[in-house]
Amino acid sequence: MRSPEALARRFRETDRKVTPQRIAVFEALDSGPGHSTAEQVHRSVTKNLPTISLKTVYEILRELSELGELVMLDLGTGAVRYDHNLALHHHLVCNECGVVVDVPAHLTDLQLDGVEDLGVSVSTAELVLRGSCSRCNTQDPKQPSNK
Amino acid sequence: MRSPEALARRFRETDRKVTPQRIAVFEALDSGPGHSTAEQVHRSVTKNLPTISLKTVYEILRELSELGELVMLDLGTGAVRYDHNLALHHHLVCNECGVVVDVPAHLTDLQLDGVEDLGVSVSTAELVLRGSCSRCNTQDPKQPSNK
DNA sequence: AACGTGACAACAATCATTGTTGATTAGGGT
DNA sequence: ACCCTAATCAACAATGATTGTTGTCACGTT
Repeated sequence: MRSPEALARRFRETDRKVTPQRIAVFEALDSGPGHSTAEQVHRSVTKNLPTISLKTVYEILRELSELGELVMLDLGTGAVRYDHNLALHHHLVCNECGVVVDVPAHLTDLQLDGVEDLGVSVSTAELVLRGSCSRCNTQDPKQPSNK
Repeated sequence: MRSPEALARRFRETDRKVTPQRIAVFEALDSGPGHSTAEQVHRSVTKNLPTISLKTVYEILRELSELGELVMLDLGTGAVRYDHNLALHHHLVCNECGVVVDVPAHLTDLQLDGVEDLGVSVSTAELVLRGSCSRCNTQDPKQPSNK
């Protein structure tokens, strides 16, 4: 995702108003971790802007995704996640702690040539890995006392 | 998935009762298309067993997935789909008509070696392709009058 | 200073799914 | 065959994420 300033410019260019709520969401996305849920963004934003409604956050996130400034991701974790990493990448969901790890596409090799034999055409490929993240991987080998 | 008879046997072996509701769901799954939603299974089952509740269908489907007889799939289409294809495969969701096409794993080549560099370990890989199915592919090239 | 447009918050509604409860039922041991 | 207990079921309420509705309000424009 781009900077809050760039997003504000983009909103102005597309005849959208740059309101305090929108600025606050831009900044929350910029400073927060990737892959936040709407709920998490809302919690973060309310620190500066206590009256903003969750509905408004949903609307702003939807607009950002319509503009292609972030991507809505359904990783089967209950709520949609809003991903502001615009580079080509995949995701690993940690089975232990639930964290989502970005996996740059260059670390994987994905060949789909054979698929066209089915008569289908593929426009996007979304790879969801499940396993454990590096943190859980190192702590887990039966070292107690981490919960 | 295996035959209704095999599932009945499996249920008896695991100390579950084989009720009319369960038999009806087994048969609906066996004869229906893959990737049905709970709602679709329920609709199909009520043809023979009009009084069965949606809740019961959900329960039976969950038990089947606990036994590994089918797989719960969240393809971002709103409702979970229950997949009774137990072979290793991936899915293509048609952007036009919404149908889910099985993609045998041997048609794709997926190398994940590089991913371990991140310190993570991968237990499963789920590939969701989006595009258009063979049916929409052939009809679509601007031939009107199909809707 | 009135106008119109969009953005907002409060609230209700929706959809898939799960929890609760109380009545019914299946099947092993007598 | 009969009983007993746990399993099963249906009806109903509740949940959680998300979206729809409505009335108000701020802002830039004549």
